[in-house]
Amino acid sequence: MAELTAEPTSSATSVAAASWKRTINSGDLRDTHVGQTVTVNGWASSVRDHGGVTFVDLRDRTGIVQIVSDPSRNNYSEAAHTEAGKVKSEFCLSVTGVVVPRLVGKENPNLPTGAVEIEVTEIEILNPCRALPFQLDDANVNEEARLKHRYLDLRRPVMYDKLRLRHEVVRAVRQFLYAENFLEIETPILTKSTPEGARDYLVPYRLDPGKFYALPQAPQQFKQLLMVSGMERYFQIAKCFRDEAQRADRQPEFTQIDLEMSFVTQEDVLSLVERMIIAVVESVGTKTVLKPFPRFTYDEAIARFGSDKPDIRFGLELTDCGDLLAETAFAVFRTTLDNGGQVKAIRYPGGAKLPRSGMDELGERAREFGAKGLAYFLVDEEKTATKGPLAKNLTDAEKSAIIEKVGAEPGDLVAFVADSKETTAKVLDRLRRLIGERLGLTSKDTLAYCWIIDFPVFEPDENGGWTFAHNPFSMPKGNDMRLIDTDPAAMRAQCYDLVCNGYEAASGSVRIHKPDIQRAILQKMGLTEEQIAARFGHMLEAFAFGAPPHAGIAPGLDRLVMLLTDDENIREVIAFPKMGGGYDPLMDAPSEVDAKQLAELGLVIKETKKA
RNA sequence: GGAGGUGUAGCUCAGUCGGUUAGAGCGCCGCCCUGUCACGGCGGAGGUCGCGGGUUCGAGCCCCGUCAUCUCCGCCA
Repeated sequence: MAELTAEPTSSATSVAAASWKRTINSGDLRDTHVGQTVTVNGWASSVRDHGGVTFVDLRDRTGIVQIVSDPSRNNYSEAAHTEAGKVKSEFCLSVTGVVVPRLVGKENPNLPTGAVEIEVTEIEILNPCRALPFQLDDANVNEEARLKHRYLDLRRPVMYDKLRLRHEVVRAVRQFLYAENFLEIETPILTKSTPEGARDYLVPYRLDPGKFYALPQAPQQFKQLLMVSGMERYFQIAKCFRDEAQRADRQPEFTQIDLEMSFVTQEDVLSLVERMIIAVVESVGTKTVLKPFPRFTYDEAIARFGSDKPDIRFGLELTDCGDLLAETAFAVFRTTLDNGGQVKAIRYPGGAKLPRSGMDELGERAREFGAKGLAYFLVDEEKTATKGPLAKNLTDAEKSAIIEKVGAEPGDLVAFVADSKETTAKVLDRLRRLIGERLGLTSKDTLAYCWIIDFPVFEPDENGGWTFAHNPFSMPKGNDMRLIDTDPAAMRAQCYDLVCNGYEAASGSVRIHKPDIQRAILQKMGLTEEQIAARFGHMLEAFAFGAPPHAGIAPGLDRLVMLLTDDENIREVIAFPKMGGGYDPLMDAPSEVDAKQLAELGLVIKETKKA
């Protein structure tokens, strides 16, 4: 930490006098201000000292204006010139001077303020700045360094713009929901652990050692209780906490636009959120949002795209070839179909021109994604397939029927995956996205939203029982409760996800508001009466007091902003994000605590970690 | 938990087949410079090659281990 160079010092000793206060924002200066004496506050973005003439680019959050000290000019001040000579990068300054037009031919068309400059008459170094750990104008800096000095990283205009855009999104959300008569209500951060779903962050309880609060994975239960309370329309910009492995689009703490409504149907929620998203995206104005949002059932999404979060900016849908191959003699397909698996195909437009290595890479990727292999053939000019590993294994009739059904054109590559329904979907989803990206079909200027509805209520768990496929509080559709004992896998829930460009953008459902249904669902998932009572007793009891029908949803704020800023990493749109293991290099958190604190909590650390 | 990538100056990186004193650009420090806007010129400082061990006459480079970080898989109601 010790700096070898001396700390720069400021000549300013008095901050009591307010002569340094700004009279105008740097970025607002135009030729209409010429002749005015102004004071600007900000940071030295760049200093250019010619020995005689000195320039300082002064930056505040509104922009940059050029400060000049030139001995040949009328407003020249010897004292200000001396002070300006001390200024270095990122010094915090107050500059007073006269706005003048720039010399003819010296205007800077790259700056909005480039027609003018400030001839400095007074300059006060509000605070000097030591040598920077990285250069703020370097767009490619080690992320750990950026996060360790995040306050400097955030000085970069590009980062200010991101946080500003995030702010505009939040403002637009609030404006929209206020107009729709939602109440903004806060819910607790210290709450109860309910061990379903993700791992909880726990907070030890001092007054009764051995007990813990949990940080909420979402305000789910509270918002439902608020419906029981008659709030009718609730929302919150809510922090959520999940102790799970991170990803580029996942942080241990993240923000949801959490909302819930009473006396509404699924349709009401979908329509409201669709209007909200469109209003927000269009108010920010950086992207084109396609509307209306198409809707796919879960089954349809899996069948057509292999995914319940399809990127629908492009087609290249999957084609089930099972019926066309009913009589096939090709052993791989034959066996798969006989065992109840699927054979599905995807076309790769122009893929026949790929070099051999490009085709091999497809196969490698398919294996990475879980396929045993990747079969393909190439479509030639006569719309027949004579090339590719699969060409010889299928009859001409089979090939032409497939080419027809897939919609393949001459020059296409048609790739096949033969496997279980799940693996086929998963692999072809990945291949589809890979092909879409390779072909440049994923324009970032377009936000292609879609709704995925009718999720299964249950899916098989690892132990041969059932777990919830989506959310344990989701109301089954129509009469589907009748199937709970006979065919639970066939039950569908009034669940919905909003998907955008292949990202899950929101998730919600019509909730169960009747205690007996909720109890039956939880029992089916293998919870005992005791477990139900301990974990959900308060919910079931609340529902017994005249709970209204209600439904809700929670769009993820971070991902929405990330899509609007073209970032592929959620950390870019969070002021103070965490690194991989949940570590915060700026605060150096998490950290060890005093033995006294541990003792108060009744905690003993069993093993010391690696040195 | 698993796989892959990365780790060399403050930052971004190069470093050949294992060879003598580990380089560049930017930044930093000093001097010079009267119209620049990524100013320019000259000079200088700055290195535990992530860490530990091994192979070798010799390791930034090869081997083993380990740590950190990024991405992906698992995981994420």
